[in-house]
Amino acid sequence: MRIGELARRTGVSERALRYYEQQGLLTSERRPSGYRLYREEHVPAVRRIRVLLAAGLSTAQIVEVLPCVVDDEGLLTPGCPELVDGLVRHRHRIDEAIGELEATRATLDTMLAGRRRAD
Amino acid sequence: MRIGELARRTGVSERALRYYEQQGLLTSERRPSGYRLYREEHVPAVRRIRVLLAAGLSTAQIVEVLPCVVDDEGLLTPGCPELVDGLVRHRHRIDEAIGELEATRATLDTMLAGRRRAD
DNA sequence: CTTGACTCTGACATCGACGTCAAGGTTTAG
DNA sequence: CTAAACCTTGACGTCGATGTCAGAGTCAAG
Repeated sequence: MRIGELARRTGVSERALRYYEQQGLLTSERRPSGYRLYREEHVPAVRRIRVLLAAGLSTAQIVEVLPCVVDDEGLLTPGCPELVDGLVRHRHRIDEAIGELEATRATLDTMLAGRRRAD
Repeated sequence: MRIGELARRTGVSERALRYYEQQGLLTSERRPSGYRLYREEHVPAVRRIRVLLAAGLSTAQIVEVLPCVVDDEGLLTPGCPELVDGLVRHRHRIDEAIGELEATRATLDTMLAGRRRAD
């Protein structure tokens, strides 16, 4: 599919999709004309990016964490051509990102303490 | 105390303190000269603002939250029910992101399991 | 071929949370 | 009194994630 369809299907603007690509968050093949071409798997890929952005991670943080965000298949993404050591380092970055978010969540929980009835 | 001392004691720049006041997050009395005057209670007040900013809230959100926040030895307790909704939604977005990253980490662990024991 | 929908790459605009600097008034120490 | 240190209000700069617009190329249908 081309960028317009991906934009419609993800609810993300074309501008944002090009920006993600420019920041290294998203890949695309190109027609000879230069038109970007996407596959089905790019739809959930965009969703993942949006979730992380919505949680307050910057594109710079996401670009470190994302190369190893893979689908249920357990297959390596082209972003992870390397060895176990690289994967372990990526895992560490993911741990850090989770830690930051958990700290943020803890702050919110403190505010909500005694006020929230159910989760 | 004047703005310089408050800045030193909170670790927040004078510029930021004036900005907080401009946004309605912080109050100050004024000398005839126009100099801002702060009291002891402004130190934890600034700390509260910083905590909320660090949790990903905007000044616009904070200005709504602050009147409902009761300072209790660093504990933040919302007293206005409609706020809880917004905070819960914010918490939910963070939960989603943590979920994404945990799924990623689990997948990563699966990949690593075949090659080397995950730490 | 022409039209209209779609896409491309710049490049400037916006918004939030400040940084930084300018030009000037105030306070305090000597 | 004077100088240093402190304060004031603008106003412009920055950075990240977009919006928006311009000028131009591409593609499918009639």
